[in-house]
Amino acid sequence: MKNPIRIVLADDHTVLRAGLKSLLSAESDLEVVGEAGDGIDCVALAAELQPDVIVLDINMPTCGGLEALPAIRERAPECRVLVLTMHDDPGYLRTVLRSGGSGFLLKQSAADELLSAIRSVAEGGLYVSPRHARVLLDQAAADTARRRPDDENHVRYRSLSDRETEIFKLTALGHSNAEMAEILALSVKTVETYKSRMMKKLNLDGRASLVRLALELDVLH
Amino acid sequence: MKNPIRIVLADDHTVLRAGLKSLLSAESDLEVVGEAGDGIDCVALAAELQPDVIVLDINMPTCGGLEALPAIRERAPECRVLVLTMHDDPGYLRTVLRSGGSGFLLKQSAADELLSAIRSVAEGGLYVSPRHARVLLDQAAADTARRRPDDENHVRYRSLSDRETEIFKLTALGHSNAEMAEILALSVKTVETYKSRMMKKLNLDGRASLVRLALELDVLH
DNA sequence: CGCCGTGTAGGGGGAAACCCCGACACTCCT
DNA sequence: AGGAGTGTCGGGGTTTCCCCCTACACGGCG
Repeated sequence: MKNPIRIVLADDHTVLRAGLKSLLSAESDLEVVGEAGDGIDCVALAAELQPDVIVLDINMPTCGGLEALPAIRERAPECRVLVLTMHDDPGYLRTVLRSGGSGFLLKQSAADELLSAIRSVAEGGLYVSPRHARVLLDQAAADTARRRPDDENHVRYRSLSDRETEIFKLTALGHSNAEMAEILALSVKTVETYKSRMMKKLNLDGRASLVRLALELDVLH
Repeated sequence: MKNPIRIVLADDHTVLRAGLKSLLSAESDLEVVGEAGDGIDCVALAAELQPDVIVLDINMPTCGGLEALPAIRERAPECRVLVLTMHDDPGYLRTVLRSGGSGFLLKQSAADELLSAIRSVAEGGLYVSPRHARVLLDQAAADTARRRPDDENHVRYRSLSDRETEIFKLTALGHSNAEMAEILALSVKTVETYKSRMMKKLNLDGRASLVRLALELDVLH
């Protein structure tokens, strides 16, 4: 093939890099053009070689993949980054995608999957590890499920009067009674009345449970 | 290959199906096991054949892909759906992913990309068309860019000590000093100390600004 | 018409938060 | 050896919150 996919491997385990390199080199359309042992080296290599794809480990000493990602995106914008990790923490996935990563793969994945993922991201696609894909899909499903209005708390929340709702939101945002009175041009005492009526209706006990409910109902912002 | 990827094609254009079928059949690991001309037929076929992957067109008469998707997900939960479309409306992408689709590809895409996408989703991954991936990435980039001005706050936040960080989060969640003291097994006075040190470091004035910062930094949950 | 929910406001008292101090131990750095 | 940062606690005073109760006007509803 005239234009192989040029790849940089970044992982602190030399043996692992060697293994990957031999695996990838066996494919005629893939070429490993550089290796890095930590995030710093990886950023430098990316800037110098401008590879098509970087296979990036998250757990590396001195500078991990998550720290290196933004720098890579800045210095090699055309380069797609496929993040490799041992841990299936869904939080990582979110961080990676928000930081401009193009793919997310577990180290437990099959070799075929790695090849498939590399080719996908090289073509510009997004690739997400099966397990995490399922997480995303479940999350999307949960999202729509969470929207169902038959939730007890949600019903109670919607039964609040206009003023009570405003006080609910403002309280959740941490405003003091005095601030709310100022904002709504009311007496502090009036604010207190709304608040206590509202707390009673929602069967809440203290600011903490109020904030938790607000986050649950996603009424902030 | 003993276990080829079993595929159902759903598109109302017979010639297009024929073309795809010959394209896919040329690959030794792919096998087209059924074809459908509209969404209804496709759902029935999916339920009967339980294929590995369905290549699903959005624009079909009587019942389009978007309508068929939920039914397919219900009757063939193990089946991954790769949605094919002529239009690059980003809204479609969102709908597809929320409905449980595993991939999104434009008809303008190269044949190689289709093969790559089919293999990716068959392995359980998510695949997104380059153009749309770029949209997503740009969006993520814009997200991070938008957060640049608040970077000072982020730096300050990370300069907090462990305990101060805990107090920050708990306070943002609405916990009272007494509750925090209880949770962390500390004296209320100690909690007060952390809180006041923390507030001074972050240059905050009152709970409201604290909560706003917490939401901005997205450190809750 | 009277009841109920709502918007508005207040009094009073105890509890909690907040503010400005000081204190001491322990670690790390210079 | 000394200072900076942190983890831990306390006193004392001012402000705010929280709770219970009262009050009145207005609109809808049976």
